[in-house]
Amino acid sequence: MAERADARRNHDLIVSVAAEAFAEHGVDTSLRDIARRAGVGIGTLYRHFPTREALVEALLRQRFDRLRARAEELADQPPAEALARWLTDVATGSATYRGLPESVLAALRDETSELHGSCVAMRAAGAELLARAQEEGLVAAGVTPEEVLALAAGLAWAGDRSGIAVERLLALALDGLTPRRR
Amino acid sequence: MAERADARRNHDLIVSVAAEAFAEHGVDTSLRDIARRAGVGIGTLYRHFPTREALVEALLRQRFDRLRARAEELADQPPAEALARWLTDVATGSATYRGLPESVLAALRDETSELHGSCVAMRAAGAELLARAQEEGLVAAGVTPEEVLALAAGLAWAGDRSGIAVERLLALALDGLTPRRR
DNA sequence: ACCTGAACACCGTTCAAGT
DNA sequence: ACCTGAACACCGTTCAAGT
Repeated sequence: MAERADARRNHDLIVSVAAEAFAEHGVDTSLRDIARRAGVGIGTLYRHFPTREALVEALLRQRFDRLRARAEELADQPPAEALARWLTDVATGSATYRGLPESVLAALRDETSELHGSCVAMRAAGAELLARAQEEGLVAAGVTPEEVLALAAGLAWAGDRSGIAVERLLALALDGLTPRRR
Repeated sequence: MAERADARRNHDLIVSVAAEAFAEHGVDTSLRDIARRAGVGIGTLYRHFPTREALVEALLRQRFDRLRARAEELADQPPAEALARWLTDVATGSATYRGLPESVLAALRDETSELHGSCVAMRAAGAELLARAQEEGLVAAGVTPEEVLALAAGLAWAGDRSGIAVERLLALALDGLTPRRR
């Protein structure tokens, strides 16, 4: 573990340029372009981040940590509202980078992904809120944390693509489009 | 309008190869590869289908027509069930080619798209079912056909990405994840 | 009227050569 | 220990040259 000063500088430079580029053009922006904008050789980018996912991960770890913390903050609110609010945060947060919902779902399934750990931690935090809501009979017993996250990710994706507010689509799914009276 | 025999043959060849290729690798398969597998110059592919969307459209028009017909068949069933079944058909149909939900939402917004016409027609058919359900108070009044399609497309997308059955995600959204008692 | 493939401007990724 | 950029194998798209 050497920590040479120029290496550290390049690392941080790449991350901050990538943050801009992803926000502008989505998570599939050209890596070559990021290297160019950072004034760094393409090989240097690959040395610091061997895969695109590694770069995404560097930008997302703190975001996921915040969502985990958010779940804990919501723990003292009524279970159904807490779950609804948290899912809204997840979905709207997924909309910051175009292509992000896809990264989340992919990382959740792929144990070798650099994002896997952060995603699993986030899911665990959400699972707590889900379990509480289920204990009180507010959400059907069979629903899994995976299903809930897939729902939020799918609606984040659809919101981005359709121009309809993510919050609106999520509200429809939470209330039910054609709910049976009970 | 000439209709030379070789041109017609090439057209059909490209379409049938594209159907296979899209089913295998999704809607973003290399066009070059399709031309290669069809034994045709890349220029010939571009001559027949000036954009990738034009090629997708050739494959999707009949599918959309079938979905429109399906909506009419369902018209004699109870409104809520009819809508639910139709949305399931839309969502599962969107799963045949990876990347298709994206094409549908894009084409719906882009009036210059070759797919626009077929998408609008399909939406209109769905809008009828939606309106009937709303007249009977089974679906909230403010819900639009666009929102309903975005929901179905988003869950088709999420099902593909998460490995969770589309039908399951859609059922959750139709019943409501955290429905208020009414 | 239609077909062909070279040509151009881009990618992602690797790796020998440099400091 | 790290950086660099040429090199390779691919794209999408256009267009002059052929039949």
